[in-house]
Amino acid sequence: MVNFKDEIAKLIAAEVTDLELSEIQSMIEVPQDSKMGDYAFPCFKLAKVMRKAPPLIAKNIAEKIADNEIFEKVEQVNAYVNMFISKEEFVKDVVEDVLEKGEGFGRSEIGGGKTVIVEYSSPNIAKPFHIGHIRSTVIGNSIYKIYDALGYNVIRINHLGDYGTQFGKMICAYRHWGNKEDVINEPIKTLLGYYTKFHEEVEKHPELDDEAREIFTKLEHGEPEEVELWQWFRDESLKEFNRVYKMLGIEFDSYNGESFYSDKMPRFVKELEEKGLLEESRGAHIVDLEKYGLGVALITKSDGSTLYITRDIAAAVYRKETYDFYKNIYVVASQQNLHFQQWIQILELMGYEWARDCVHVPFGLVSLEDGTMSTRHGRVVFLEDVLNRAVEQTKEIIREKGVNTDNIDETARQVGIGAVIFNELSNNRIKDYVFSWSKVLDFNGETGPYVQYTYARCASVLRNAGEEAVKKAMEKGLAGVDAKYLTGESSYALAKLLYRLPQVVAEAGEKFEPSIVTRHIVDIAQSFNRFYHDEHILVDNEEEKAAKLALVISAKTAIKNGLALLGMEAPERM
RNA sequence: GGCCCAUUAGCUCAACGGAUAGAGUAGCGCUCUCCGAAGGCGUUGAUCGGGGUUCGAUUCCCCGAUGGGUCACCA
Repeated sequence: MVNFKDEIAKLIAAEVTDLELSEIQSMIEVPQDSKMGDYAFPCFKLAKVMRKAPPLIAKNIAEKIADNEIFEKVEQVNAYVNMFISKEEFVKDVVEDVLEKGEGFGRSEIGGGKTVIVEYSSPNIAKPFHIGHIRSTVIGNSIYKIYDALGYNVIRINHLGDYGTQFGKMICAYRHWGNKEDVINEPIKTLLGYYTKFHEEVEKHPELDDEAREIFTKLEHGEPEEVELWQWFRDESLKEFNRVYKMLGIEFDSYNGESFYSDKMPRFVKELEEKGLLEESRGAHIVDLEKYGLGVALITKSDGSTLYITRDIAAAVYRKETYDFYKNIYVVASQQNLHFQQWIQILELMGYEWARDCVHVPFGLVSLEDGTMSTRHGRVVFLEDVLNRAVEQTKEIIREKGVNTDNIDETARQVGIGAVIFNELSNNRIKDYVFSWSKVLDFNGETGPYVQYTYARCASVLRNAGEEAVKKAMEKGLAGVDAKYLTGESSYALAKLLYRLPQVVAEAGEKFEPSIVTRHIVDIAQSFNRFYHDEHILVDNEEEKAAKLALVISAKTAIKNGLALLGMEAPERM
């Protein structure tokens, strides 16, 4: 398909020799109001170099490029050159491109098969998977989908929090008050119970702390009994996490968490020392990063054990050596900004040039209406409950509306889960937000169900049209649809949004921002609904019907592909 | 207190340094004997304050305000 921005840049460059092509390209904009054209070129900056009034420059450019066949019209308005693309050609091209690419529409080869690592979700073993965890999980999954669509080879890593003194406490508690059956039946809840029990008991019996520390040391040294228990806790926890991942349709290539790197750290402590970066301070070992404004980073504690910054350094090197990544992306809360700045700086000081290929993708905090989340105070919302309630609510709505679906359970699952995912990916990830039941369960307006509804509506139109008509529309669309039926305002607006989807995906990838895709498919859905309202699709005129159906198929395809990038499914009926 | 981030309509959020700052929601009105009303249409309504850079600032810089995060043995 024609890249209009590039074409326009070339045309203007031929007239404006004072600027580089790339500079002209970046100056071309899409006006907010389509009445001012499909593309616009502001000439203010040229005034200085060309020593002419901006409107005059705009007028000259407009006159020179107006004859080109890609334009229907070129106008000069003040300092702007406003360009209107020939509608028929454009719509025909877009429809043809979407139909031809099908599921591949929106994908590209920008990545050229380079390897990218995305680390996301990374919950702590034996702790509840609550609503706060949805962020890394869902944002990370979408970033994976987006990079995959951009032609990268993506490795998905779940960096489990499966290591640390807490496991000494857990094992200690299990030995004193534990029960195997309970753990198997309800792993997280039971293990968490042990953890809290331990903290209660340690008040009365401080010696438990020593016992726990001793157990952890044994675990670190690979004592079979301790390792076996730890492994069991880990497996049981993972089973429970996998239930949620399955509901969300999320998978990983590796579950190598913190424990995986437990034996890989001495090398780096030694290396830091050899490179003269390590200092002793208050019995601990640190790297002083004051001169970078990053404080000090604690590498080993005064008792010699390591901290997670050391594990992150080890993990980054391991990944470079194992995968030779082009980018190593960490989808982790903004609370850890300093932590990431510190260890990436340390890697640079160690001389690892690829340190700058490690990217922290931060996101804001989730809190509850009655304050921050706190497992101990019972202020916690489980992600699984949110998903289940969303599915239940969807079922009720489906029954209310009496929609005929083949399988209410399946449809409710797609829509309910989708609503939660979509809600999560609607805003810029850096924003903090307060979790609200009424908001996740509100399915009106700019929501996942709205977009899915629009998809189902497309599907419904195609069903009503019948197989023959759809087949004909496909053939017509691929051969070049009769676009004179698609030049109405709403048809053209829809086609323009479809055209932009691939660029939107690329932009979302560059910015690690799935919400850019989310907003765009909302725009597409809105635009389709307007088109649907304005135009009668199933008309008697066969040519017109085929043209309109081809546009419907295109919109349906784009919505499905867009939803897939968010990790959502598209129901044919709902 | 130092550093980082946020602040746009009653509420939740958009806006490559560009033209008249856009949506949704809530409120008020329309709109299903006509391709799905989880829809569409209309209407009211906003850039935290003060400086600066620029032809042009919601956007960049400085000062301040408010909110959040973070700052050595947790992750």
